[in-house]
Amino acid sequence: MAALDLFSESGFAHVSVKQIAARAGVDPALIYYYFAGKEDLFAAAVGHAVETGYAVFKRLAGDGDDPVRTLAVWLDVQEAPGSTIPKMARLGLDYRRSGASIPAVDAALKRFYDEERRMLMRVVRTGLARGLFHDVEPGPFARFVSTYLDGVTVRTVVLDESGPAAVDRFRVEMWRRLGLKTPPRRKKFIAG
Amino acid sequence: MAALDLFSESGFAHVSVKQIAARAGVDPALIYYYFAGKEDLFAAAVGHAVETGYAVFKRLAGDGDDPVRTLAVWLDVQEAPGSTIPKMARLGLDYRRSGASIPAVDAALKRFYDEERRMLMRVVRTGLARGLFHDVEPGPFARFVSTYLDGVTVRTVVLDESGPAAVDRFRVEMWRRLGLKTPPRRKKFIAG
Amino acid sequence: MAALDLFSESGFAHVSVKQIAARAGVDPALIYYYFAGKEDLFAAAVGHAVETGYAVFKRLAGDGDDPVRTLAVWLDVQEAPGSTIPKMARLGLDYRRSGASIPAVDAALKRFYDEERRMLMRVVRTGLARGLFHDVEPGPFARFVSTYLDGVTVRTVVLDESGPAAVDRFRVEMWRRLGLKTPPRRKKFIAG
Amino acid sequence: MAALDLFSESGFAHVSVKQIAARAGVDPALIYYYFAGKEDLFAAAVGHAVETGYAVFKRLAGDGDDPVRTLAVWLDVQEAPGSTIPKMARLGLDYRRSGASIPAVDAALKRFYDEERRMLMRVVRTGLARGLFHDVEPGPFARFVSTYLDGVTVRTVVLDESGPAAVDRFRVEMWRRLGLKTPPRRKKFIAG
DNA sequence: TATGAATGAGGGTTCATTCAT
DNA sequence: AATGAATGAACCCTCATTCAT
Repeated sequence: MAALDLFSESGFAHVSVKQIAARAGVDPALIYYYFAGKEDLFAAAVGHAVETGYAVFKRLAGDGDDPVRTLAVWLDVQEAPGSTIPKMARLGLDYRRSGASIPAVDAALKRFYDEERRMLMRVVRTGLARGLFHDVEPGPFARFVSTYLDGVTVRTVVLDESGPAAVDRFRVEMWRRLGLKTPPRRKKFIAG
Repeated sequence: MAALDLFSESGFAHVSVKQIAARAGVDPALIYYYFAGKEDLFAAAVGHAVETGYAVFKRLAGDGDDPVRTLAVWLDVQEAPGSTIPKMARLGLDYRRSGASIPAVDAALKRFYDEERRMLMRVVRTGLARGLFHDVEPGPFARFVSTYLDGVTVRTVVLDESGPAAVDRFRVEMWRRLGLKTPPRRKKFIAG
Repeated sequence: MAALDLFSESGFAHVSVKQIAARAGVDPALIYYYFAGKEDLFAAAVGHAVETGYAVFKRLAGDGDDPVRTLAVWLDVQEAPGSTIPKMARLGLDYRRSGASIPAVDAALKRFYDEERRMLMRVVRTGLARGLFHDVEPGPFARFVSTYLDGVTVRTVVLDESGPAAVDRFRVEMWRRLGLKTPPRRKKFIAG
Repeated sequence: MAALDLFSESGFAHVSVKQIAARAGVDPALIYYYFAGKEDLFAAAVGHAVETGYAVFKRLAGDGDDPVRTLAVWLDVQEAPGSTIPKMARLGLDYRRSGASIPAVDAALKRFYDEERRMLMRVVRTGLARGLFHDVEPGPFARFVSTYLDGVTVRTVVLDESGPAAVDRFRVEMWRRLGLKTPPRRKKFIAG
């Protein structure tokens, strides 16, 4: 559903059902045929984003034998234009404000962050096992990366800093943190 | 003004003028006696938060001879209950979504982040000059801290992670980054 | 649309959308389903009045072979109860005050007055060609009639003078002006 | 009071007490010290306009021995910039719409129109007595002039026709109606 | 499956008016 | 005589939602 685009662009409260319907090319009333209400639609959109995130995680899990590349791809995803994944934080931030808490959304957000941390920890453990990384604890590192990426998202939105530039700065930071040489910027990305 | 509380709690669009008036114990119409409109009120609230940030910056500048303590205090401010400073990110993030851009707010947010970075760079330079820090570049470090703190704010809101815990994790991270031993948690803080 | 009634009775600013909706027996919000806003509704009402005027003009144009009767009918229209045509002036007068100028309304009013003048001039020319009228210049006469009718409308409203009486006085005036004998009052009228 | 200016410029409902106070350079609350309310203020403003009209009538009555000049001056007054007299129609028209009828204003408006008609009739009678006018009945003529001038006011406002031009056209009309040669345009006027 | 019509609730804002000072 | 502060009512408008078709 294209509702996700609008939600992630403008947040929950700032988007009207009419706008979503217009972008989807249907009548607003039709949305109520498929969804119980705006909250349900929002939950579906967030759920879709989370599923997308899962898909990426799984693909990255297949790269398990190359932890450095896995991390690189994950960062690339952050800056992929139109990527819905880094927008999770925004969605959640905005949604959390509206006062009313939607259980389905709460669960989806928590699951997303959990899964992200799990993936990052797995990556670090693999790297350590192979002697690729030094001096890194999986748990703190995962939390560090995850939180920092949310900060990057905020900065991108609030200050209109170009996302890629912020991500690039972070890449250097992270690589050093892992005891690696800074790698060249990757071109490949996976759209969300 | 107590409007800041509500705005930072719930964002710009989620808060009605009526709610703000109710919390302030006055009639909604009275707000229009003091402010030109909701946007003006919002700008005033953001401006107030920025001024508060300035006051802290200046106090911290007085601690210039102890850069480690300055950083510690700055982190403490982040977790001070009711502190307006970490709310900047939320205010800005939500506001940026609403579509309508308020010049006064744009300027205030930019100024706040600029000033924060300047303070952090000054701290690092002082520490380097005295041989306290090692292997740190002021610019990247400032950006790193500033961005990460925004991420902490997001996590606090979205996942209801306790803010102090997140800040504590970050403190360890940062101290190590500066080549320091992790210090004990400080109790003192400066309320916003 | 019954909005025209209220607008012409009470002007633009004096009528609330809620009142119009109440008279129409619908919810105020429904009005915003059909019209973009109060101004749009007003423009539609004025436009409708103008179209009604056009219809009358055309019917009168069919009477082209009897200029005296055409004029008589035109005057009758002025006093027809509920007639929207003489309300044009009032609508315009009130609207012009509100400060905000609505292009669609501006155009409609101008068009109405232009069309009225054109019709009056045609009538006079026909009458002159057939030797029915004497000593009359089409242009000045048209302007004279048109302006005077606006004055009649004002008087009707301000002084509660009965419209018909004022129109009757004017009929005498006009007939003499055309070099004709004063005719008996006509009964037939065309409702607006 | 300068309130009259605003009222006659923009009507009763379109002018706020705050605006009037601002133009007068005082606090809105002070108005309620001198007047019982907005309606009272409006009544006072209309009353002032009527008094001004009286003053002009009396001055014109002094010219009783020159009826042609009296009429010329009366027309000049209509086009005098800032003259309050031709604004009577507008004031009354707008006010009459507001639904609530203010007795003091009703009386003032009626008195104004009565007095105007009386003056016009006196002029015509004098002219007839001296053999200056021909074929004119005082009553109908007075009503004719008075009504037409209201129409001129409407046209000026609605169509932005220049008031002077409309008055000039009417002057020709009226002079001819009186059996006179059209006189040159007079320069002198009496400010309201 | 799809939509046009309809509505109740609430939001931001203005304004005439009052009152303490 | 003059004003700053305060308010209740009303206004225009939006929006999520429902229902008949």
